[in-house]
Amino acid sequence: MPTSRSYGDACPIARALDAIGERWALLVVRELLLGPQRFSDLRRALPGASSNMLTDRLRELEGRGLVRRRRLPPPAASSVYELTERGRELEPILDSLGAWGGAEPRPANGSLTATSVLLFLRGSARAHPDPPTDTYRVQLDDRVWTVSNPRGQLEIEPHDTAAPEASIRTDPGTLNALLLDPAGLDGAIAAGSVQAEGNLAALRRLVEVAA
Amino acid sequence: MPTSRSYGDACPIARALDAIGERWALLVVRELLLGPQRFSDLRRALPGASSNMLTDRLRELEGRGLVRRRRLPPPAASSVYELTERGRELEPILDSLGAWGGAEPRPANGSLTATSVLLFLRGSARAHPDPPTDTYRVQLDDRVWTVSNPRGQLEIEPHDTAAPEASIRTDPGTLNALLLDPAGLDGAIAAGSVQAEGNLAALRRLVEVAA
DNA sequence: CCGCATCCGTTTCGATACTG
DNA sequence: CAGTATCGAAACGGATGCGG
Repeated sequence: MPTSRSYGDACPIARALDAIGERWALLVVRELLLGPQRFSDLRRALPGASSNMLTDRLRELEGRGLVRRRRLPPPAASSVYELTERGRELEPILDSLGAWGGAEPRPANGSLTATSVLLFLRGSARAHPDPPTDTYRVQLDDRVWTVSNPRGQLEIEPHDTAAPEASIRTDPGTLNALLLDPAGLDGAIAAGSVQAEGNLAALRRLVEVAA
Repeated sequence: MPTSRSYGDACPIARALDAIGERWALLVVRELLLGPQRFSDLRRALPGASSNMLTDRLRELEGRGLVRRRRLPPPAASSVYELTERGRELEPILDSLGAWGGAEPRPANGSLTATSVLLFLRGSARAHPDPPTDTYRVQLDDRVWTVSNPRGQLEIEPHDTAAPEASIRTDPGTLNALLLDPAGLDGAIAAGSVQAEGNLAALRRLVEVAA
């Protein structure tokens, strides 16, 4: 049974670390921030985590009420993991970690993960005075997200969409570079590192939100 | 050699966790937030951490530039550990962890640590429109701090002080209870769980900052 | 293929003992 | 006081297997 060690300290910081301080726990939460994911989605998103590690973390997060496992309706014989309301409250912790960690050195051979870049995109759009309102299909490597703006605030969800205003297909590193330098979009398309379809003007507005 | 495992992920969240995600690392940082501490101070503050664990963490935090080891001038043959500027930037992370962790269940047999209560006191005072301006001597169990207000902002430092306006001696749990219920001060003094000296009106202002 | 469970080598942790 | 040395226990990481 994956009972985690406790610091035995009633300090709220130590209590938080008791709950989410183990290896991989917060990265699992990071992945779930953009919406429910199946076990195999999480495995692809966190290739460094072994399957039993993922099982242990999900069980423990579930036991602590931060993650909920939901069986999908009959057609799909699968289930998804999603954050509970309490789990979503971890977002400020991830925000502060991300703000601090950006100044730490990048690990050797470390590539950006899709979720990380999308969280950056979402955060930038939410800080933008005039965020994009169109619906986009974003494919990074072999995973697909829908970027939309249903309530005046950018949402990114882990599923495909029909009839987006524009679509983009690339890899996380290239998208991250584009967000930092939106002027590179045409060049990246020409070079083939980005495939774009649909309304390119709308797509341009999307990749400019962080600038 | 305590080379920590890396997530191999260039995401800023993962990079932060590479640096301060191991067991005990953030609790060491928490202890140093109130000022430089000697090895033995840290051992007393973190009784659950073994000595070699503490050594490993301090070495690693030092190697990452978050903690600095400083030899004390000749009279004392000792040295202290203190946060670097970069290490102090971890404070928002600890704040968000503390804010979230307060709603987590307290571990069985877990008592509050002195630093945790003092951080709560300091945070409350800094959010207070009219914080105390006197200098206090606060003793919790066998450690002593100076609470002062040199620049319009409450400071808590891990050393003794001469001629404080008021002094209080108790344990972390009792002080925490007092901060949540300042009206209990007189009763606690009468019951002997708190020893107070000096200007009691000033002391009352101090324990009322969180109310 | 999905969602694990089991096995096993390696790393890290934790407790105690010991040294300059 | 400020750490090292040692050693068993626990956690991690990778591989494989197995029932849907």
